[in-house]
Amino acid sequence: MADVASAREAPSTRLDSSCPNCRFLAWCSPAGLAAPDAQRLHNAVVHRRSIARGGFLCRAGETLGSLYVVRSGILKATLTHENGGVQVTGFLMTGDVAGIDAIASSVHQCDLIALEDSSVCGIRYAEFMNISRSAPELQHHFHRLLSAEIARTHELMFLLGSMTARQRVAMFILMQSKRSPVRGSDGSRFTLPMSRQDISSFLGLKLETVCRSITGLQRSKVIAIKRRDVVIEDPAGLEALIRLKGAEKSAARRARDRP
Amino acid sequence: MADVASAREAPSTRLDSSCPNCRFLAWCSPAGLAAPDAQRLHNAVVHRRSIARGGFLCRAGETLGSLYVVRSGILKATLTHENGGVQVTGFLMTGDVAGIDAIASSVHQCDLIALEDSSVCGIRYAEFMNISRSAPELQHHFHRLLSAEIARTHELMFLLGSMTARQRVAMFILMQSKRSPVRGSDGSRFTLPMSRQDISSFLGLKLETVCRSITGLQRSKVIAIKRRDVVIEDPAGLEALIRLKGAEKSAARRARDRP
DNA sequence: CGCAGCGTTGAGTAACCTCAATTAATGTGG
DNA sequence: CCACATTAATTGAGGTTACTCAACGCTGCG
Repeated sequence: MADVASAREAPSTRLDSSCPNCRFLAWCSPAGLAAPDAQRLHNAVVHRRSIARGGFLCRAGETLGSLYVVRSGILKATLTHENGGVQVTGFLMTGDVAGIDAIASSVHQCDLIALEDSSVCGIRYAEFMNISRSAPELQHHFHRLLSAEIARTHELMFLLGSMTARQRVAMFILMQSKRSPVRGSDGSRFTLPMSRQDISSFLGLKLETVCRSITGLQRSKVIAIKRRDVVIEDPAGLEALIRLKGAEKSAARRARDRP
Repeated sequence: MADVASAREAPSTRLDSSCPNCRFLAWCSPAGLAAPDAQRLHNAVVHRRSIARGGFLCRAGETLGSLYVVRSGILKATLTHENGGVQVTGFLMTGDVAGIDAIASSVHQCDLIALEDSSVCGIRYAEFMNISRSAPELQHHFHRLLSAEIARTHELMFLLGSMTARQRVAMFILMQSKRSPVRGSDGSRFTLPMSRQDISSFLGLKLETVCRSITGLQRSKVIAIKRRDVVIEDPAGLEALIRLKGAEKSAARRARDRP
């Protein structure tokens, strides 16, 4: 297939085509995985797909066949509800695994949409289960993966439940700065790959509120943003903002307003 | 997690030891689990604990030893953050499993606090892993459990991110009515085991806002609450409220205010 | 150039929060 | 058992945040 050929040339570092050596797939070949299992794992990779910007990796309602590992690019996961409301539940970047929320019902819950040209590996869930049975390390690794996603969503629940708009945006920028590929001398400079609309949906805010929060953060001199290019100018200040509680925040504002 | 409670079918094999026949532990002895594995599973249950109201089942920071299954009573899971903020991330009822967010880091993330006198089974995670390796059904069941929790938190993210206070409370009451033990002729009458404070924390609101939302729902004749005793008087109306989008809600309100 | 999409800014409003007071339930010691 | 203190729940008034609706600027593209 064509996408197999493209997979051979994809990674930037020198790699042969096999899964077990793939840097991006370290999650599914943890240290200690025996060679035969590694080979079986490699064989369970049933497709390597490229998704053009705006394209769907999968749609909610499809039956779960494979889990997907992002090799390059970025995707958003969106959840659509009975009333038609849509929310972005996460952004998937290199090394992230998509589709794990589908295991419970065997049906994908989320649409997965590429925000830029992306490529993924698909791994058949059923085969993966068989392999992990004889590879305890792999099994545990998978459990940790699922558990980490739970912990992550708990963090997000806190964010959505008890942070102001500005704090949410500050948190988001900090999260992205830690996950984004470094672009420049230090990690403080990076590019947001998603629109304001996507950010607002993810943070449970309106588009305009995200904008206003961003300009607020700029006026506070903790970041500088032009369109989607971000520079974190005061990392400590940014984190301080996030940790501030509501009461402290009001106090700070009052102190500022009355010099 | 909801499907755990509904997965209460009796195991196929009948053993005299208590675990495999335990109604509340159907999640860990799914149909098809071979007798020897069921026995090993039974042996992996290392403790059965009773927790008095207000007591801790475990505290955040403890290393993960066991997963816990609630046998009776109800507990809340709370997450404490760097800035000292605390949020209720869930309420655990009969059949629910606690501690699964600890697998990623091997450290419990949540405090688990009994809201009423409760009892749980603890199952050693390490042993559970060994057993599930030879019992594919059990393994898959566990994955479904983890995945269901992810799907549940995604739902909650939507709730926190895009519902009004009144909708959140309506949603919460509906959730509880589905999960609560029936108390009376139909499922429309039940008791909330948690305080308004806990509800507000869970829903990302303030205590007073929860109260006002509740009285609002009473005035709309969809429910009747006295303290913690709830009657759902108009289930369809309640669900309709939840599905209503912001714009529709405003329109409905305007129509109501201008007769 | 003119259009289209994304991002930003402004004015007014609705939703929710804060502070404060009141009432209802629960517990406690005499 | 009752008076008292304590906690939980409710209600009210006023302030703050974030939303709605709307206009405008920037960037890229045919």
